[in-house]
Amino acid sequence: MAVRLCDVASLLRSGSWAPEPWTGQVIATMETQLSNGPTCNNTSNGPSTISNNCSSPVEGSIEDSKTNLIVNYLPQNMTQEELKSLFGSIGEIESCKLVRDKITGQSLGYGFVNYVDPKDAEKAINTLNGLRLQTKTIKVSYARPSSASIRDANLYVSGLPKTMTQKELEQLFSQYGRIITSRILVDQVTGVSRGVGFIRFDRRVEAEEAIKGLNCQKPPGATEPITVKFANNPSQKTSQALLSQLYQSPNRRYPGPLAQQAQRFRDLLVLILASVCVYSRFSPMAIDGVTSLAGINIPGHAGTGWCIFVYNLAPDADESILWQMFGPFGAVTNVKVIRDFNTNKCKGFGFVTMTNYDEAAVAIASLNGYRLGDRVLQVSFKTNKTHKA
DNA sequence: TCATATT
Repeated sequence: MAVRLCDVASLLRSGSWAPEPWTGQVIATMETQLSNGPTCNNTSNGPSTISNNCSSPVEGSIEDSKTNLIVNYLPQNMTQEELKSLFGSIGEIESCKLVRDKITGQSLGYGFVNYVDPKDAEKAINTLNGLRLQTKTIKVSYARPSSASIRDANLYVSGLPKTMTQKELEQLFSQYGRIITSRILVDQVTGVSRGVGFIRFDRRVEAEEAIKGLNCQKPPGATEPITVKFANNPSQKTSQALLSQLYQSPNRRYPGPLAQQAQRFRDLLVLILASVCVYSRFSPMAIDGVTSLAGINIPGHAGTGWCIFVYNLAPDADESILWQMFGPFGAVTNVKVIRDFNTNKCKGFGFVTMTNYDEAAVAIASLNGYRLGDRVLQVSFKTNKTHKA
């Protein structure tokens, strides 16, 4: 176990793997970043843009909100509170909602954040768009005004030539309207196209026209016709998938080394508790995991999660850098940079709260000694410091 | 025969 953690840490230090600030490039997916401002340009730092049809007269309507954001590609286990905590680090939030399946309660992987100040919304796009959280790269953009006309505008396309690129797919469909997102599914091993993909239009009527115009048609140069239909609704999951999610233990979400490590820690706690019982001649009691350990002092454990102490931050460090560093390791519920009351500069340290012990342990092992700028960070579980002479 | 983008 320790060997693995050291390996991760050395990987980080050597620079061959590191959480780095977003540079504005998306490799796995190409999407159109909508601009809701009065001008239509491609200067926003969102994921790469292929097409941006600027000819629509309704685009850039003055009624478009400049405070309301849609956040896409959120990690499955991210809660509304974590979403609020993340975006609240930018500025005051008027409202925040994580969208969940009405029946199962499962996150649909996107949400909305409405700021009080439009400047904070802009800042959130600039600083949080492209942030890596666990296995996801979140997307932050202005929300379009909610309307029935923009719903159910997602198409499933199959029978595509394996050689067709995402750009060519967009070129084929862009004659029917403004494309919000496009994707071609690829074989996970070989990376070669599976010949199926998705096109999300701005409006449902555009999607309908694309079906009429392209379903059962051969793309230029293709030998076989493609199939174009409305994509399945996200709520349409198999009962088996639902069951497996419902009965999935939170401790068993990550099999392999991490789960083993977490189990060892629980085993250790049980051992400690057992020895406490023997020492104090208490009769044996039922032990039901770490939740029964209230009252025992565990370093860094604050009840709501595992508090991590981060030392040697620069004076201009902000919450965003803590999210960027710790987010990829798992569920982060809160970050805080400690600042001087008068200068508002960072006093050199901060705290990060993570939900799961195993993820926190890997984050600490990986980020302790991490070089941030010209500083070497010290990262550990927060301890309950007592005054010593 | 399908990744998850409109509360």
